Amino acid sequence: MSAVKIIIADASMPSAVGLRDLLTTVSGYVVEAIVGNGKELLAHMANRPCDLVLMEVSMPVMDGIDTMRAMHQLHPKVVVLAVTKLHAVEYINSMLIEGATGYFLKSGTQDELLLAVRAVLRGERYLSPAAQESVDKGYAHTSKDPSGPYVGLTSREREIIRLVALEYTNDEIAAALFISADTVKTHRRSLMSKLNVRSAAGLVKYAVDREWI
Amino acid sequence: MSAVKIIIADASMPSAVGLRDLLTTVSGYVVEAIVGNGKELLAHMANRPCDLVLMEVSMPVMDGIDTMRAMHQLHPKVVVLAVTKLHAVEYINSMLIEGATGYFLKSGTQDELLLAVRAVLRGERYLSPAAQESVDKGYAHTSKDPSGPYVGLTSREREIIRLVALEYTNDEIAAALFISADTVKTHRRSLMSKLNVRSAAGLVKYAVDREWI
DNA sequence: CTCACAATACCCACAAATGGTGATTTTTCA
DNA sequence: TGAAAAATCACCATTTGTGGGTATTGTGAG
Repeated sequence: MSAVKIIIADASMPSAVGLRDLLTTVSGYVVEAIVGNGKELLAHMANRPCDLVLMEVSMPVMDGIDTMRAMHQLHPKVVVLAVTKLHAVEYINSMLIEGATGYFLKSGTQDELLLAVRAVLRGERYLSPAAQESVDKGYAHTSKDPSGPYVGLTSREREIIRLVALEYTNDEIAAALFISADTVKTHRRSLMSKLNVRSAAGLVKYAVDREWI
Repeated sequence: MSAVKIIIADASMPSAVGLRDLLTTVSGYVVEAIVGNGKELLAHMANRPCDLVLMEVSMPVMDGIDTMRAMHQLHPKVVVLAVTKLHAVEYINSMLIEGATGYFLKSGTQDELLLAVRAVLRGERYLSPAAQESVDKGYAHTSKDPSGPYVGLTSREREIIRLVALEYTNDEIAAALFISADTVKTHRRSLMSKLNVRSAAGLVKYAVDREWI
């Protein structure tokens, strides 16, 4: 049987190199390419198919969540293992709902990574222990259903949350986008509601994690 | 002449592995250990000396900036190359002021990393192109003097900024720390002044980058 | 034994964000 | 084309944060 073709999507060079080296110590795996963001990944996959993608959630230009959603449409059969430092429930849920098979935390060991890779290649769901814990806790405390539909943000909401994270006031955002300050407030309210946060601090963290700033 | 002894301080396993593998392809370098945070680094160095440390700025428990300051006291001769994704001026300046010799951005190439390592081992300052740009811009726009003294935060201020990032209101922070809400406001003001930010959003980003949340 | 600084607290005024409700227009897509 | 979703705006009231100044106490470094 032929080797498993793998693509690594991670903007951090040392991290991508590390993942590649770990995989190439195992026979049967071939790392076909390393890409720096979701756009590059989709461009590469357009003509060169692969079996598995190790995908960092936090990437510039096009992050893991958006990429996952696009992948699910374009390449439904490609297995994806999320490999990231982000441990909050919302990202785990988002990735799984969008179609990732596993979620590996970069704080884990080398052996764990290989376990995770083997599991997802068998089609099994894999979650790092800390990720699993995070999901359980999140479920109990916030009553967010991990199997529920992913609540996406609209493009306007993304513009707004980005400017909030850049320390703009509502008036400044309104001026920048040529809309009323009241409209900005409305957007902020639906953002806070969708992301289930209490204040701007929550919005800022979300935007930072997604590399929208 | 003997091999250069290197320690890698990075909580991200793939990243640490990647750095180790890149260095071990070059003869004359020996990676003595990989540690996950500043505390572990100092503990390791207490009895086992080394020549060079590759240090991620963003680490749990004890981050790169605090670690750098301690290193400067305890092991003044050990050369440190910061290796991180953080590209904002404040972190570059902080690390350099605290004694780092170089600052390498993880978006750089493998060749650049080796260049950086060779440069700092010669005792030369190295800055990734994007980091240099960030310093120049920061200097021009904010009139922050990169050669000025590093303004540290007090322990109380660190508690406060952490709770701000955790979406606590001033009243909640006051209740949690058993102090007056007015005192919290005073602390926030000096925080914003020291970190040169306009709103809570700036505080949140700082706390997140330093892994204080 | 000072002197600087950290931590505490209060005053006032104003700016900004949050929360609720309702509504209109435009866009998108089935 | 018709319903749903997105984007827009306007009120309201209330809470929260920002910005200025001032002052006291304790503590640690020189």
